[in-house]
Parts: sequence; structure tokens; C-alpha cells
Amino acid sequence: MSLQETLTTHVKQAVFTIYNIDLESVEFQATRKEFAGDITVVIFPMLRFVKGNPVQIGETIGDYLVEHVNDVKSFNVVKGFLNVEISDSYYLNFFNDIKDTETYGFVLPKADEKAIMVEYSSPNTNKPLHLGHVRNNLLGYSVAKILKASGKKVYKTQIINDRGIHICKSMLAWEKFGNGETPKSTGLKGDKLVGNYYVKFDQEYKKQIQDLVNEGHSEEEAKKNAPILLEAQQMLLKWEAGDEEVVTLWKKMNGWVYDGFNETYKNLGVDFDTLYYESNTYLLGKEFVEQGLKSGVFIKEEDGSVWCDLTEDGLDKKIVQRSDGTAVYMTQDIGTAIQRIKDFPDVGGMVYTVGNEQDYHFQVLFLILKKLGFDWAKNLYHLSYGMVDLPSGKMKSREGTVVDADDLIYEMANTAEEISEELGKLDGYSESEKKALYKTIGLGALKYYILKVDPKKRILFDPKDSIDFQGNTGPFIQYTYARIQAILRKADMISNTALSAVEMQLHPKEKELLKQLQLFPEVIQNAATQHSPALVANYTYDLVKEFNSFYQNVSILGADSEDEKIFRVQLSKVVAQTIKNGFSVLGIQVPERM
RNA sequence: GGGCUCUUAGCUCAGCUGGAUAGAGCACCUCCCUUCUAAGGAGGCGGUCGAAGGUUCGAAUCCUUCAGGGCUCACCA
Repeated sequence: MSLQETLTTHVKQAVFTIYNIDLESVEFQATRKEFAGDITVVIFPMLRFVKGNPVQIGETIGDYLVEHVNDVKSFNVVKGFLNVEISDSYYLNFFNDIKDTETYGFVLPKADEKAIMVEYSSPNTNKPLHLGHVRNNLLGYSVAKILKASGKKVYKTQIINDRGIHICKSMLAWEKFGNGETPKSTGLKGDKLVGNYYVKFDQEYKKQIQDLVNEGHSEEEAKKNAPILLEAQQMLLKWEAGDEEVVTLWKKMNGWVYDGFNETYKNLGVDFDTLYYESNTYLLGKEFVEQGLKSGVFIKEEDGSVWCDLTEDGLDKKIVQRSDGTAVYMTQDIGTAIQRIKDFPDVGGMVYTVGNEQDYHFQVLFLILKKLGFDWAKNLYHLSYGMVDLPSGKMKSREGTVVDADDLIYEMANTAEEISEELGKLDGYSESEKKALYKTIGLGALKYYILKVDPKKRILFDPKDSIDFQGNTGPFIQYTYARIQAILRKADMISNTALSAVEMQLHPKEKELLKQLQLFPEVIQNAATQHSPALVANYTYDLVKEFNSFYQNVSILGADSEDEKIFRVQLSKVVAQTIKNGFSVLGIQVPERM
């Protein structure tokens, strides 16, 4: 039973015994640092039921608690706040309970519980991944980890946008201007190569428009009739008809892109359990249009287009099938969702990691799925995140301000290298060990920088700040972990000794650390229900700050008694483990040295 | 115009279902490495929580209005 639960029971009993009133709930908060005590009972809410002076009520309840609860050592009342001091033995017991649990804070998945499918990344195969995708990937991956740590079974997935006119554009440009170039022949990553031809198409297209305009056509006309665009449209038709040549080219170029993406994913440290391709799913969903028409969820207009009227729900009318019978984006998404449940029958809910410009789309999608009668539709969540802005404003490919994912990862590791070299603490490390460490630190900085911000909010990505390794940053936390590892190495023989002294007196810094450690399981659960890695990031930071203060003010290896030394080493070890666990759900690694 | 969303220190952000004198980091200023890693610690400076009303014992937090930013309302995806 948690401390709060125990205290709740006793406070209720106290109020019942003394005032003969049955309280529904008791409100707690952590005691502010400037007051004595560890946990605070807020008396104000009780005034509705218990008449009297809050200070007196607080005193009365405080007396009762001291008398009846072993772990309550003393109390004081300030205004309507009953500050309760908890005995050291309570915290020491807690410590003994968790000190050998490597998975502290995590809950194992329950066999009978439904799984959750988390979708993220889902890039377009024409452009290399950029900073926006980085946020998407980090968020989705981390939320998947957090959900898993909170006791859910999780499938990670993405839908790859591998179909459509835009794909044909880069294919066509490659055919026309590529001279048979391949990633191998150019040494370029496949996604970069294909991306170049997408740009090439656009350049050529613009040129042709200009030519047509110069010949006296209107601009609108020119945009529609540029030969290269017509060719691309032809190509799409061929693709849809299954034309062998086009499909072969499509497969070849997509293969290049996937190789490139996979390299980036690997560098970034994200992965997937299963993949969906839009080329396979874009025809899905139409059968459910029929079903929806029968059940009256959808309506057919005279021209044959099918709509869902959501005006009663405060939304608009939404098209789900074109008058020519083809599927739209919404239809595909309906079909894909249903397909996923078919493919993975143990899935009972889904999380979509998609930018907030699609808030409305998902609101509509979820509502339609509910109306179609799927019971899992109530467990769909749009993990909506804000855009990543640069100090100069929005990223714009036309202005060349897009921050490339690969470049970014490379830069971060470089900066880590520079700083590490300057500090020169890595004697004895081999070159490959150093390389790995720089990457760990660089990625740690990047990931933490992005994940510490509430997903809903837009991020201002300032390259100067992002490579800062001081203060509230990933490397700061990694550094603390490495410091603890240094202590553990030195104290090797005692770190595993069983702690005997449960009656020892805690140093205030030790107690603060234990209180902070106690919060971790709840933080994981909150982060899961709120789909927010930021909660874990900020918690880990607070824990680390607390530890550094302890480290600087208290001698660990130089403790007065052997018992105390053992305890402090073990406490440090638990802190390190908790840092590691917290960072693991953020997808950030921790170094042994740095 | 309708809908959604954001606005907290010079900058970047925390602030849980309403609770004590609103907290961190960066930047700026003081101190602390013959002692476990100074990528650290101790302290200082800095706020009419966008504005105005309202709800209540109590509001950064809830409600209303307003201002400013963002997104969205396609037979595009």
C-alpha cells in the first residue's frame, strides 16, 4: 500500500472517530521545502463537511496520526496545511523493497489485456527525413516504450506513403535525367538520391511552365499542360494498371528509399514491428462505404459521391468516396484501421503520431469509426504534436531551411566529440568506443531536447541551444549517470552487500532522493495515460538535480560508518538504475563514462 | 467567417485532478576543484502568469469576453 493510501485511511478514520463524518477523499501534496515535513494533508476541502477552524482540525488530525500511525513521526500545521513528517524507517523499508529491482517503475504486460498499436514516422517516399520527422519518430517511439512500461502490449507500426502522382514525379525525372545513376554509383543514400530527382522534376516543371507562358499561354493553363506533368499523370495511370515497366522502376526506386530510411531509423534508434504500405491499403475501406450507406451513417449524393454528415456533432460534412467511385484519404484510413484489427486481433486501441495540422482529420476519422459501430474506436488516440520551428521561422524546402535528419544526427555527434576532446576524460578508450560514446551523447542531447517539451506544443529548434550540454539537457543527465558508475566501479565490493541497518538516520539529502525515487512508477503511469514523454524527461531531470546536490554535499565513499557508506553506494546505484530506466523509455542510452 | 489550439522571467520551458511566498535551465553577477568525474554544486538578479470580468475560503489552473500567434474547414494526401 502506498503512503498516500495508508494516510488516507487513517485520516478518514480520524475524522470519523473525532467528528463522526465520513470523508469521501483526502487531498495530499508534497510538503514545500521551506516547511518541516514530507507530505501535506490539505485541510481546506474538509471544511465543507467538518465545521471549524482549519488549524484546529489540522492539529486534531495530526495528533491522531502520530498516535495511530507508526510511520508518522511528527506534524505541524500552517494555515490549512497539515505537514506530516514520516519516519526514516518508512523510507528505508521502501528503499529495501526496490533496491534490487532493475525494472523499478515498470509494469509487466498483463496477458489478458488488449494490445495497443502505435503508428509513427509514416513518411512520404520522395523526400529525405527532416527535423519534423525526427520529432515524430522520437515521440512515437517513446510513447510506445512508455505504454509498454506501463503494462501494455504494444505494436509499433508505420504506413508508408509509397503511391501517387508525387512518386511518379521522381521516377520520371530519374528516367529522363538520371543516366542510370544509383545509390551505389553516386555514393548517395537512396532517399537522398530519389529526393534529388523529385526536386529535379519540380525545376523542370517550372521551366516548362515558364516556356508555355512565354509562348502566350495563361499561367493556369501552363501549369496544367506542362508536358512533364502530363507524362507523370500518364505514368500514374500505367502504375495503377500494373504496367510492368513502371512497376519495376517503382520497386527499384522505392527499394533505394527504404534502404536510406532504414539507415536513418537505425541511426536514430527507432524500429517497427510491422509495416503498412499505402500501395496496399489505398483500395481498402470501400466495402465499409457500402456498409455505412446501408446503416445510414453515410449518404449518397445525386452525382454518386458519398458523404458523412457530422453537422449534428458540431463538425462538417465529410466526403468518403468520390463521384467516380474512388477512395479518398479518409476512406483509406478507415480501411487501414479496420485492416489492422483484422491482422492483429489482440489490438484494442491505436495511437496515431501525426502532426497537429491533422487534428480535424482524426477527429472526423474516429467519429466515423464510432458511428460505423466498432467498439475499439473509443480507444483511438491522435498523438498530435506541434510543428518544429527554426529561429528563422518555419522550415521551408524552397528556401533550403529544412534541417536534414542525417545531417543533424551527424552534427550532434560532432559537437559531442569536440566537447569531449576538450574535457579529455576518456583516457583508455579505444577509437571505436569513443565514436560510440559521441553518438550516445549527441543523440542524447537531440532526443532530450525534443522530448522534454510537451508534445502538443510547437518546438522552437535553436541549433545553438540544442547542442548545449549544460543544465536541463540530455548530456547533463547522462553525465550524472556516468559519475555514479565511476563510484560503483570504485565501490565494487560493497555495492551488493545486503543492507542491515534499517534503523539508521537519514541525511536530509538522502531522504529527498528517496522521496523523488518513490514518484517514478506514478510518473510512468501518468506519462502513459497522457501520452507524454515530457513527463518522464522532466522527472528524470529533477531526480538528477537532487542527486547532484546530494553528491556535492555528502561524501559517499567517505561516509562516517561502513553501514552509511554501503547505503549511499546502493542509493546511488538505484538512482542510476532509475535514470537508465527513465531514459530507456525516451529511447536515450546512458554511458558508463563520459 | 466557423472549429481546434497556444500565450508563464530577456530567451527556452515546468507547474498533476484549483491550494502555502509561481519553479527550472540558458544568459548576467558572486563563490566552490590537494577530497567520489566542475558536462557539477551553493547563492544573487529577473514575473501585474497576454488583457478584462466572473465562479470560490483560495485561480497560472475552471467559465465568459477580448487581443495576438498557429493549425484547419478540398471529389489533395
